[in-house]
Amino acid sequence: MDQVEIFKALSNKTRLQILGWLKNPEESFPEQGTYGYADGVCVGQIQVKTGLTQSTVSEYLSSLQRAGLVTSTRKGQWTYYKRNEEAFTALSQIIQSEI
Amino acid sequence: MDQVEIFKALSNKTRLQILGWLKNPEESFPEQGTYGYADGVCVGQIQVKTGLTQSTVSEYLSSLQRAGLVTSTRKGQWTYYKRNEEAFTALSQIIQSEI
DNA sequence: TTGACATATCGGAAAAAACCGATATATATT
DNA sequence: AATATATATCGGTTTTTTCCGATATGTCAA
Repeated sequence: MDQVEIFKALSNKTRLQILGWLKNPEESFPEQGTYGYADGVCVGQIQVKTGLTQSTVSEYLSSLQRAGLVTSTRKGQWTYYKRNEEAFTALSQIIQSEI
Repeated sequence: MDQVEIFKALSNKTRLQILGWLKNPEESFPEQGTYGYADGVCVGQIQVKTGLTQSTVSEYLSSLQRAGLVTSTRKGQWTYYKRNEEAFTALSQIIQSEI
């Protein structure tokens, strides 16, 4: 668990927004509808909501994943990303005890 | 409280080390001795311990202060920096509830 | 008031991050 | 096999960060 990498991933407004949206995918991405949210939300829907390009958002999601803050699941041609809540709990505790 | 600014301040190994040292100034900076640690630790001692230049460390401490993670007190020709524990408590809670 | 010391600020070179468009890859459909 | 769609990766430009040396400022002591 590389703390610097985690904080770098969190040092960007758009990436913080994405994490916020993934807290309530039903609210933030109602268009996903039928498939459900068990695996999170697919890249394309996140991309539209950010207003940034597909490549940028794909890289942002990778960086969040490298930091351990989200996990990804490939299903067919889609990749779904969802929050890794344990990572946030752990980070919260690290800030209280270690840093 | 600008979250991006806080995380940027935490996105650097040296700045994280400084914050760690300031958790236990008596242990980390025994050379300060006589003056005590009520106001924290002065820039020069932190600078020596980092191995970086005076200007770099001064800027690092400013950025930690802008983020609200430390406070500074001028005493004579010295500036003492100490942790702002409330900020860490607040950040820990923000990570659990907001982010 | 001069000199010594501590810290802050300024200007800049090198490295990293923030994006983008183009292209590659993987899967699904026909 | 060919086409369409979703995502990842690559190469590049611009902006930001990382650090430095030089200089300015602020305080103390002689």
